[in-house]
Amino acid sequence: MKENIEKLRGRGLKVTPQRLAILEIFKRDRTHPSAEKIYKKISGKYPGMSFATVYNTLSKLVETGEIQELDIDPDKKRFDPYTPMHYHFYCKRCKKVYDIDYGGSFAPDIKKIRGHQIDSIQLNFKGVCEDCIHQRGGRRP
Amino acid sequence: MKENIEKLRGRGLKVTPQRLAILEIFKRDRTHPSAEKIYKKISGKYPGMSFATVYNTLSKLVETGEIQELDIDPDKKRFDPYTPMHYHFYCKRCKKVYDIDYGGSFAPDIKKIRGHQIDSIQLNFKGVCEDCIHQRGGRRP
DNA sequence: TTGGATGCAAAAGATTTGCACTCCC
DNA sequence: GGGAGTGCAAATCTTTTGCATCCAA
Repeated sequence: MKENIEKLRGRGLKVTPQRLAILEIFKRDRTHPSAEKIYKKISGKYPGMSFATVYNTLSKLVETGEIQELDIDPDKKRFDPYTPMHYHFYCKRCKKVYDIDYGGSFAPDIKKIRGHQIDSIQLNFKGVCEDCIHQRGGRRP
Repeated sequence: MKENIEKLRGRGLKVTPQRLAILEIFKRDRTHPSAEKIYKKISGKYPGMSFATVYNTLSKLVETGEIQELDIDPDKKRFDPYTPMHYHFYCKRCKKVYDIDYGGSFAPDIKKIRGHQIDSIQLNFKGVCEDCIHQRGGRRP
């Protein structure tokens, strides 16, 4: 709790119960949830949370670098609160996003390419995840 | 022309004027166009092309591997007919997508990670492109 | 001939916006 | 007190779908 308050203050954002609830979700949820999933999780326990606030807060958190927006799910935006360098695997069948730890196999510290200023890098793998391959119930999103 | 006909036949797809028009666009357009941009370009010269057909054809071309769907523009899907291994840079300001040639700096030939079957890999860089940095009219999408 | 393609318009999703109200600092 | 944040609903934008018609093989 205190931790989340500090995160917001540190980013220059006002502390509100809605924002704390969203950060709390991220602390437990490593599934790279979409805005809708976050909204549903919260509105279950915390009535009086609107879509607008979820989107609003998420974009503030992305802007300030507290979380990252992933471009990996072709259907919707996914969000990741885990900021150390790592990659992602997206299962086309169950739509789960897995973290892939950074193995140091390429140079992610590039700051410029051909005159373009680089702010972020995403390495995305797509395919079928182990659970889905073995049909262990990983098939449903 | 003949080239495009062969591409479709080779993929087991029926040859229609609409599909040829779309392939023709890709032959000239290296801007990684979205479905809407393709639709607009064609409906200018070729009235009687519907959105449905554009989406339909694009998904067939993606399914068969003739083109690639990029997850790099947070707003919409972009398509790339250039299939050799390469990466992409997305300018947050002008929304252009640039090809970045593959320099062999990491191993893109992985077929499996932790039991997950890998079908495709995308390495995406995001930031501000050279034109936008120097405000050479690259700012408008 | 015949199943795949197309066109149209409506529908479905995801995300954004306008605006009045609220409450954090 | 003031401005950022919130809630609600409507709007926007992208993509999908249903279905009748059409046409390439």
